[in-house]
Amino acid sequence: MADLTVPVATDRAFSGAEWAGRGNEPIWDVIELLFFAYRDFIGDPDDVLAKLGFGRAHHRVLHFVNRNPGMKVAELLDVLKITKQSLGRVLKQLIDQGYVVQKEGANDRRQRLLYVTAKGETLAMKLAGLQTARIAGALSELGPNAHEVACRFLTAMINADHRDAVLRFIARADRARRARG
Amino acid sequence: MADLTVPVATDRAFSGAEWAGRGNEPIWDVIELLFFAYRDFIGDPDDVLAKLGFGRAHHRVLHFVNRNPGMKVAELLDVLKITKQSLGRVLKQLIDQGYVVQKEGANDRRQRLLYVTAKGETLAMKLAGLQTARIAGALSELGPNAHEVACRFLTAMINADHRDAVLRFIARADRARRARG
DNA sequence: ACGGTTAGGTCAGCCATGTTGACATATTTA
DNA sequence: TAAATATGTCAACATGGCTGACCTAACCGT
Repeated sequence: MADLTVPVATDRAFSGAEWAGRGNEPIWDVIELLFFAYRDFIGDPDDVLAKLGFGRAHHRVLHFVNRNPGMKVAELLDVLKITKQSLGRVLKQLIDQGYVVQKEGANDRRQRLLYVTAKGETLAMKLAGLQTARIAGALSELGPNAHEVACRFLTAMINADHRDAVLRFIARADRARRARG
Repeated sequence: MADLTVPVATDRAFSGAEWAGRGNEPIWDVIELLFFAYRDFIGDPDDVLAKLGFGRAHHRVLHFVNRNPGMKVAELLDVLKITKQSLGRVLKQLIDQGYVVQKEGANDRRQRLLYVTAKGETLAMKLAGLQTARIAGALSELGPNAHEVACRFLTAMINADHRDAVLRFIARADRARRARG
């Protein structure tokens, strides 16, 4: 196991005395706050999705297709890290109900490139709006550089061996979105 | 633990509720970084648990019982926000395999107060150690007050109407742990 | 002492979403 | 033309949520 004896001595605002002189005590506050925060974070979309007969799996697919129009099925599988059987189930429902469409690849006609429809984009943006409202509310309670610090913290929480790939993926979607307008 | 309650700014730029309809772009980076970071965060424990035939549900139960020895079943249900049938399934396995024990309440003999065994504490601390290693590694890449900012951000991401209850819950577990030593 | 409430347990079944393994089809590529 | 690739699909299974119904034991107020 990695060395847990991490010097965090300069921060006492949240950790306080339970750290002092111990060295091996888990960082309980972040562990538990992440649990509660993430649960609420996905709770808002869950409520909307439930009314449509969808679940979180549908949300994830819709989100990434909306963010990366023309995405290949293989790319989506790689991002979600689920099997194609699991993806197939929810993707089929999204397609059948008109939230996502597939187009044959221009270069490679085996590919089924994924796009959201107008209906799909509306839902994806509604869900992203709920999550953004929560994030914006949280950031506005903190200092002006809270957004940057939050991003750096979350980035550093990602496995080092695919951190860069994640950042490139996010940046690529941002560039594509700006280019589309 | 120090007071985690963050004073709510009354004059912030825009509240969550005001966000929608401004034509603003969603905060894609935080949305997606949260997804990837949380997945990796729970991935480490998952691997350990899988070898024992346990899943995330067992982890959550073990975690909170370890953090709050003598917890009532009803309290655990309230924290996890699952049904007693769902809890019963995993709790029974943890008890049968000697990770958790139940003791009759001293005042109210209907209560089955929950405690981890030595075996249970060992596992709980191992899992918390994995998550702490990740968190400590992330915080060490950032500035000296990153821990405080991360906690404030995560706290602000929790639903306002139970934020204080969560903070009190965390603080109570910390105090009890310090008292035990 | 009794009757209602509370703490907790349990059975039965359903749903969502993950898994493996095997196989099919179309298309590209060497 | 043969192999590799992109995708889809069938079947079976596991986990961990859920509802509804029903049970015991213990507490508590009258």
